[in-house]
Amino acid sequence: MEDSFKALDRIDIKILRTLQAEGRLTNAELAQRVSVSAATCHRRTQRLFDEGFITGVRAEIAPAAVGLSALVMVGVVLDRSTPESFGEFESAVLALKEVLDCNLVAGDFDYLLKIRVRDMADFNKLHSAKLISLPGVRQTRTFFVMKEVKESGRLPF
Amino acid sequence: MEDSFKALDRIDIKILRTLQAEGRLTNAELAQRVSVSAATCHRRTQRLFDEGFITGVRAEIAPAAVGLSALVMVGVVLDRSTPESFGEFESAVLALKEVLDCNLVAGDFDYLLKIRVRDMADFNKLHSAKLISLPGVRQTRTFFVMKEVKESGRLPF
DNA sequence: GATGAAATCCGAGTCAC
DNA sequence: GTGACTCGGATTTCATC
Repeated sequence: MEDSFKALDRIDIKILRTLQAEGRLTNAELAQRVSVSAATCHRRTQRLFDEGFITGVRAEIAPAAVGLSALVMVGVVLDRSTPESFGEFESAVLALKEVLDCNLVAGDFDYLLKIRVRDMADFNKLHSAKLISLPGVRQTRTFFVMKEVKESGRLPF
Repeated sequence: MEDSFKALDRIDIKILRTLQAEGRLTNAELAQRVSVSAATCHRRTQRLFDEGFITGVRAEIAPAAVGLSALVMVGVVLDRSTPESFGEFESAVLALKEVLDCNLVAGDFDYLLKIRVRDMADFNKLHSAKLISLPGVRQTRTFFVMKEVKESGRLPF
């Protein structure tokens, strides 16, 4: 999946921006906002979904409401830098539901993880029981989040 | 706002989980999935929005589709650790649309930023023109993301 | 090849119970 | 909490450019 996307015109962009902000808008309302007929808006939106420009629509849940008040970022360094080593680690991480994001990075770490748990005690359990025993992990560095300053969930376009 | 949320029963949780996965479901469909009548489902869902359990619903856009293929994580260290210093930095960061997330952390950095731009050239421009001149910044450390292994957008509950 | 108007069908939202 | 009712939106069809 590259920039192998067909060009989007001004109306498509407007639809994307609007649905990114309010994903549950009715088609009728959306059509008004972007100044096209409901039929056209419906067809356009359908296409944006079908062709993968919109990958999903999700409700954002207040973390504290479901007992996940703690956010932790973790830097991970692996033992070896072989494709097999990376592959094993990634597979194992995908199975950990507490890990929201996992990115392979260039820099002082091999991976950066974003993790949500109930509290610090919960994180310590996760860390000692799961994280440090993930395949190939040499070292981890933990960054407890003390304040979530910004979490936009929106792409800047 | 803490865990000062009223208790959610099994049906509320089901609604949250379902809408987190498919935010654009019709109320009728949602009602079937959680096995209640449409009227009940409607009232429940309304309440989950009104009381802040659901903070929003957003369409997820494929980054490459809107020319934002590069993801970069940046660790930031400030000059001084005073409340004023933190405050100024945070205000300035909130105004940068390229910064998707910003978290105050405990550890080797003061802040961790998540940034989306078109490409590395774009990041270098942003870095030299904006990031290093944010108020109070002593040092930054850049982690280019080479592979997005996981980006769930969903809370593990 | 895309559009908008109209036509049909189904869900949203509200009621009484 | 459910069932029913009314209104408006979703979705398709079709003529048009």
